[in-house]
Amino acid sequence: MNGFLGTYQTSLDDKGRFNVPVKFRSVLEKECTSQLVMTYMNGYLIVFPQKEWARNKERLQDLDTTNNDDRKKIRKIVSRAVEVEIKSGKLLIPANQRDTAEIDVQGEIVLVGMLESFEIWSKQRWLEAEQDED
Amino acid sequence: MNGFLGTYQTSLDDKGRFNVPVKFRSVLEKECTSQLVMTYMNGYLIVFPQKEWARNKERLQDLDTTNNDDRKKIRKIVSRAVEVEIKSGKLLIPANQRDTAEIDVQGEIVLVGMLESFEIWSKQRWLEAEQDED
DNA sequence: TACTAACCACTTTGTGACACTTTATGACAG
DNA sequence: CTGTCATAAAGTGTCACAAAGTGGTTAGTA
Repeated sequence: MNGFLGTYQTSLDDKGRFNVPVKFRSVLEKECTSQLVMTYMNGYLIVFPQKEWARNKERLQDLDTTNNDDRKKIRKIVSRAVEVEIKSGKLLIPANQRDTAEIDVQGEIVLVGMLESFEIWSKQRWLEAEQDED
Repeated sequence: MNGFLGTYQTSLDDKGRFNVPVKFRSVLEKECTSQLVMTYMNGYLIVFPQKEWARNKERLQDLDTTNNDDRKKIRKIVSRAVEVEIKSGKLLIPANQRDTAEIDVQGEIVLVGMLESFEIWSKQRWLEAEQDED
């Protein structure tokens, strides 16, 4: 109802998965999706529920694919996106995504609620970003 | 449902083929096509599923074939296009196409999802293009 | 009791090697 | 010239192994 709220710290298992906090899961259950899209941006990962991603996608599809600049815009978002799904309460961060976001297998991560989506930060980058705030 | 997403790195075998990622293959299966059209543009190859190519084709057919500039546009796309097909889960990049895109047999390539189509880049050109972004 | 973390066995997907089939090329006998 | 044959080149399919992803059990923790 209120979307994704709060900050959670957790760690990845030996395959690069983490347990999705119950509060996040229940947001998704309300929207009846376990299908998500994960994409990279500015140093962290963003996870969209299907519906929220669809809104994004429509905007991209209105662009002109024969225009080079428009293609670049599409490529920037889409090339970094992956479909992911919560399975057994866990979410796998695919190897590609881990690499671009500098998250290690079995590493520490921070989950950040952003209402209609949530973010995944490597703990280190999160701490750095927090410092820069002040 | 979401079309072609993500970036994949792979390499060509000694005959110039690569394994199409399952995620891409399942997009095609949903559209019930293994028939594709591959063409060259701005340094990389674009692969269209049959249906998406048809849309392109219509746009080209609306052009004026008695006008020299329009003919050039048509020629640019069509003369470089080839029908290709996924066989045993692999896609062969014909010798012509490899040459124009500067991809070697047994070379490294990058596959880039673009929703309704996907691109094939030589690894080198991809890295160059990525750098130019920033 | 409900959640988490760690472990392990299993399944799916990707990789590289190799052998086979088909198509193209060129030489030469009729 | 024309057909055929040997050879080379291009294209196709399969398999075994490695890597990635999945699911379930257990024990610890709050």
